[in-house]
Amino acid sequence: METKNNKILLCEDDTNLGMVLKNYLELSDYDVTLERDGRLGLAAFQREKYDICLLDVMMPNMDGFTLAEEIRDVDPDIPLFFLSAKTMKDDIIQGYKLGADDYITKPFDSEVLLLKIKAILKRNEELNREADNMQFDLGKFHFNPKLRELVADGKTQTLSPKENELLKMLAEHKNDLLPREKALKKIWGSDTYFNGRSMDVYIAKLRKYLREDDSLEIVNIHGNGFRLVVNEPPAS
Amino acid sequence: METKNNKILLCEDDTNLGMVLKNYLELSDYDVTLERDGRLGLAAFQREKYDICLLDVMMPNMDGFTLAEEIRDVDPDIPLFFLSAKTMKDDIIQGYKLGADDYITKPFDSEVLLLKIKAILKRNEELNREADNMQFDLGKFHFNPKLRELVADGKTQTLSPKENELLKMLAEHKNDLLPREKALKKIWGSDTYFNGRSMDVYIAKLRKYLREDDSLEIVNIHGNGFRLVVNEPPAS
DNA sequence: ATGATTTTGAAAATGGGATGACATCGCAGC
DNA sequence: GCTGCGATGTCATCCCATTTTCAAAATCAT
Repeated sequence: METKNNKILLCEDDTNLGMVLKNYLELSDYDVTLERDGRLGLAAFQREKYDICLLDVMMPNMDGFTLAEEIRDVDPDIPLFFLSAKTMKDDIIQGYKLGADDYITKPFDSEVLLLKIKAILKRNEELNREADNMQFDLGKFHFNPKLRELVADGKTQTLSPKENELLKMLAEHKNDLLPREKALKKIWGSDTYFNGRSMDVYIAKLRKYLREDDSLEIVNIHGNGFRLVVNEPPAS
Repeated sequence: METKNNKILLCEDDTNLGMVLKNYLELSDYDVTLERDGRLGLAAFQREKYDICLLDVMMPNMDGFTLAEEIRDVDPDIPLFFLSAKTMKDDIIQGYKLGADDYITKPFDSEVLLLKIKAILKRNEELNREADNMQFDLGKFHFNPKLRELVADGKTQTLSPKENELLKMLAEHKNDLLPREKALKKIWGSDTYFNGRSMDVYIAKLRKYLREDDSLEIVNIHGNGFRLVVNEPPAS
């Protein structure tokens, strides 16, 4: 299996600095997408998956902090890295620094930036490796998201990507509420009418698969979301 | 259907500044409602839920401080943010500042305003997260507001949103008075005749659910409100 | 192209809240 | 104690929003 290059989303309104950085990072074998403001950055993020985001704090249309929140909303785990001008009030920065994986003030040394990025990606890779092999026992089913397989008795049901993502989120929230909006943002990228419709269709499909085991149930919580209920039958 | 962004209520009588601010904040992806005086601001607040209120101090019909009090009456926890003219004596501001989460004097830098808003919202979000998983034991019932579930013995009663909110408020005031007006303002947005009627209907519904346990009782305190009484039966 | 997957559209089913009708209750003033 | 009136209690019903389901149509992956 070939190594897929790490993909970086870089949002920076200074075209000059942006290009320099992009080129520099590409020399180190990253795939860099450069966007020149917050809105475009968010659009890019929704279009594709990235391994890390480098966000300038001060940008037109949407500042880096806001963009960071939007991104976290879609993917709570993706590493975020802020580039900020020195002028910014430190205390305000301080608050946001917490939500960031790292943070660097301009002007900065590209060398240092690169090292920090490497460090973050490395740390994150390990976490991803764990999450990667996450599996679930749901009633008599065994669910392996990586293989998109749902196994019961002898039979294996292969899930479509969307079915798989949705069931994974439900399983991660087992017995707890999975808010509609959260799933929509994460899986469909945004919470729109038609995406909601689509999601309902997938809920129906998953229900059909799970129907085989009475102890499993996807319950709707009106106006809020869904809940995968697993009734462990007490050994009587 | 729109994505659920943070909603801001902006009350500012200077139409010009108001629109500029509204547009600016909308660029950062907030849903902004602009009202041009205190009265309209209060009406808007009762109509919808907001995450933060930005109030001009000097406004026709109802000034920002008075409006702030009315708003606090409905929701004691919502962050309030005052916009005040530079001319105002700092000590006066100081006095009122107590009730405010932050304030800023005109003219101001939109960038700074935005960051302050974000800081407040962020802080508040953390508080909300705690409250999120609050649960209650009421007699033989277990009440989980997040799932809108009321469980007793094996049976689960799913509550409607209104039932849920009301029971939550009662539970928060367990054995203590829940003033009618407070519940009406918080849950229905305002204390009107019909909302009062509606609330009584919901009290009736809750009583029906709770009837199952004799140690529980929702008592009316004539002219004042309700009280959820929990008689812990002494281990005899 | 072909079959699988996903989106779109619309109608049916369900959940949920407001409201009107009517019964009761609580309390103040007689 | 009795009376009257405003405050509560309960039902049934109407109306709207959300969810579910079904059936294309559109898109995607070979």
